[in-house]
Amino acid sequence: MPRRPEQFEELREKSKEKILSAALQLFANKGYEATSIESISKKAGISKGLIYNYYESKKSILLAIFNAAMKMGEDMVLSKMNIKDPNLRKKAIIEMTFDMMEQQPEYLKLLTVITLQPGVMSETKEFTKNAYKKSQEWATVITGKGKKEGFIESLIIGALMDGIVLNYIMYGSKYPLSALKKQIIKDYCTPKTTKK
Amino acid sequence: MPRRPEQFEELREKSKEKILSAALQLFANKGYEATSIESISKKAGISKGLIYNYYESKKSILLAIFNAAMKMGEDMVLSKMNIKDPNLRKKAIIEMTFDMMEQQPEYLKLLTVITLQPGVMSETKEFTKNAYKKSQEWATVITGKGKKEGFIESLIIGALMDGIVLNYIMYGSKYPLSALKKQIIKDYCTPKTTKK
Amino acid sequence: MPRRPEQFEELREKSKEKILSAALQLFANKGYEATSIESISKKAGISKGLIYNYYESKKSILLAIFNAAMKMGEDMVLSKMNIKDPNLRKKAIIEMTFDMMEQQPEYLKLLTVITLQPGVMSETKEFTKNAYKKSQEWATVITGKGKKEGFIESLIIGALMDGIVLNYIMYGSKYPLSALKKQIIKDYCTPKTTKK
Amino acid sequence: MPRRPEQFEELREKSKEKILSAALQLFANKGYEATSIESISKKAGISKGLIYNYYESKKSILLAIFNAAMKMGEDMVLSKMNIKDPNLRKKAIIEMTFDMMEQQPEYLKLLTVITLQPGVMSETKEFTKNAYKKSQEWATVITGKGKKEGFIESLIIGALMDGIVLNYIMYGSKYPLSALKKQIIKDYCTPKTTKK
DNA sequence: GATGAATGAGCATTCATTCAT
DNA sequence: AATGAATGAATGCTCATTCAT
Repeated sequence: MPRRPEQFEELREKSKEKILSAALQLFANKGYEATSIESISKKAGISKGLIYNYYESKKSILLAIFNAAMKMGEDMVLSKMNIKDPNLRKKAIIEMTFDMMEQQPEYLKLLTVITLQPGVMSETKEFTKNAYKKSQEWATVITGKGKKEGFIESLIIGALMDGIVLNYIMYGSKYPLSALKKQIIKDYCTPKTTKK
Repeated sequence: MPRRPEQFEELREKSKEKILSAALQLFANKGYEATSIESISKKAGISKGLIYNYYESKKSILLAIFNAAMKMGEDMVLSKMNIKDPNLRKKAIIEMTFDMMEQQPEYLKLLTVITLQPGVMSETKEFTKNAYKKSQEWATVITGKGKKEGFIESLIIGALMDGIVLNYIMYGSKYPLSALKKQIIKDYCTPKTTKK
Repeated sequence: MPRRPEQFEELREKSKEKILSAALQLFANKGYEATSIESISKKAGISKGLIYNYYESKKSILLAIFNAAMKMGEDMVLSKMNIKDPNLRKKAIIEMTFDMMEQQPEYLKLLTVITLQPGVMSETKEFTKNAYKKSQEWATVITGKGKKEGFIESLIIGALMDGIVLNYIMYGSKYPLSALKKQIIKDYCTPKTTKK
Repeated sequence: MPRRPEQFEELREKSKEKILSAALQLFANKGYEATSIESISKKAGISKGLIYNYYESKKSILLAIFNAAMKMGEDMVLSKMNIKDPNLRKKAIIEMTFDMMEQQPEYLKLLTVITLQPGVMSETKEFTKNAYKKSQEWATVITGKGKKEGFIESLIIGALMDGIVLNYIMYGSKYPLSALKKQIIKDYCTPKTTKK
């Protein structure tokens, strides 16, 4: 008795999911170049050949993960965009970053590593360009000040978040995330006489 | 008639320099794994085999560069340590980081990329541990406050600098370094009612 | 639809066999170091990479052949051990060696060459030690005389066989194996007033 | 003040001697392929380049050693040829082989290994042919019997000596050379009813 | 869809040999 | 005569990708 089309589709999705999950772990922990298709297939519990039924190359697996991570990040940011008060909005976005560090360290690690590896993915460049444009657009939105000043502040907050991710990746659980979160929110999201 | 020892030494130094310089460019721009010995030799204008007269492996080239970069960074920090006033000291260190970004972007790129590559260098782990210890030691020194509070502040400044390096690497010359420097120094190194 | 396990097993065995056979020829005729993986693959009619699906290194190919040869030799000796009469037993073992020379010259050649190659195989040392011990144990068994005297005689017979193998390897088919066999059996396996 | 021609010649000979001596040690202990020109030059205490002033290639060094060893062996055999009594002559040659094992194990090791390595030296083939012819010529000379019978006996003695060398190489100092020598001389060089 | 045997280009590394001085 | 820097062909090995079944 043949399966219905939806069942096939379901199987496909399940296999693809297993592949991506295995690849994410390995890419993040061993690096992209050091991860072999063989090792992905073993971790995913499927055969080497099957991977190529779903993804046409090793790079396209990376791309799939990268895009998923990108989308997740973007969604999270967008979901906070309806917050009216600028300080609350900044706070929400900062907290979101900290949440991601605790819940999806692998994604963040991979995003960071990949973004920095020029040779690995030419697609990164495209993304980087877009990100820069978007950060300019978001600037006033996020900080709610004059364009110039808000832009600089948004870059600072962005850099700070990136730097914390980077340090967290390096130092691991010893890095005092909550103390930092508290201090940063105090520094950057307190209405009164903002910093200085 | 053999060359005199000084002549040999000269030749050696010249070749080693060419190798390191070529390797630095390539590692920083293409990544360590994606850089072949062949490409290093071509960029250096020498033969593949000669590289192995001076460095016993690809990894040892990386290590040589890494150590040079480390030393440079450490020296720069140490040279600012005799500054008495905490705010001036913070300012000096922040400015130093910005100077490095402008003068030695490749070194910074390489340090950042390498530090994040899990498989590439086990030596990084050792360094990372030391760095964490040192940052703790520096904490009070740099900020000159109570240990706990000073420590958190030093981590924030450190993360901010790292994040700016990272963003500069990604965005390149479009990234408004001087505006950021000005703002950050204003935020973190102003004596009066420091932040808030 | 995947192949059935037996089919895979069959393919594997066939390829492994081809590899070992090609390697045996080449190792024996050109020497281990002078034989490249490339040449093995060409002789076996397969690709270079496939060799590494079955043997993790060039050395492990050698080891596989070496062990097979060792086992074969040991089995042949053991199969003669149930012969009660010492002279008949000696005769059987001598004849066996001559049989091997005619039937498996490559194996003997390889064993001889390998055993003598200092750097090639540290495993040989282990084997050599064992061989020496065993030869001591076999001594009385084979010759059936007092330990000391029997030991020396067994060493002489052993050396003689080794030497004949060696000369046969060098001189090839011109070497008068059968005449030698006849004479040696007469010299060493005749009951009456054994030699002298 | 320039050196006189003889002094130059002396220096040349000294250097050549150092090279051959170093190469002999290394070839015998590490094998020909595993020995690098670099290591020979280091052991000889001269520069890599200088070796090529005296020998045009690595193989020609091997050849020089091989020929020296051959000549030495031949001289030793010839020096015994004036012994009239066949049994004493055999005894002298057998004793000579044992002497060489004790005094020049490296030469014997090298000769044995090289002779067996088809790929290493095509010159070996030429030598092997000659050796076979000579052994036929020597046959009657050495054993002093009817051509056929004497020939077989000389082959047996030759093989026995080769085999003992081979076993001595493998087992080292544990191998009971003197006991074997005594027994073999008794077996093969006793006048009365020679063997049997 | 699923398997893993098979391929071959690519890479780090070694080393005999050359050559400017 | 002497040195060792420089060369580049050769080699063992890896791994993404293909394909017969």
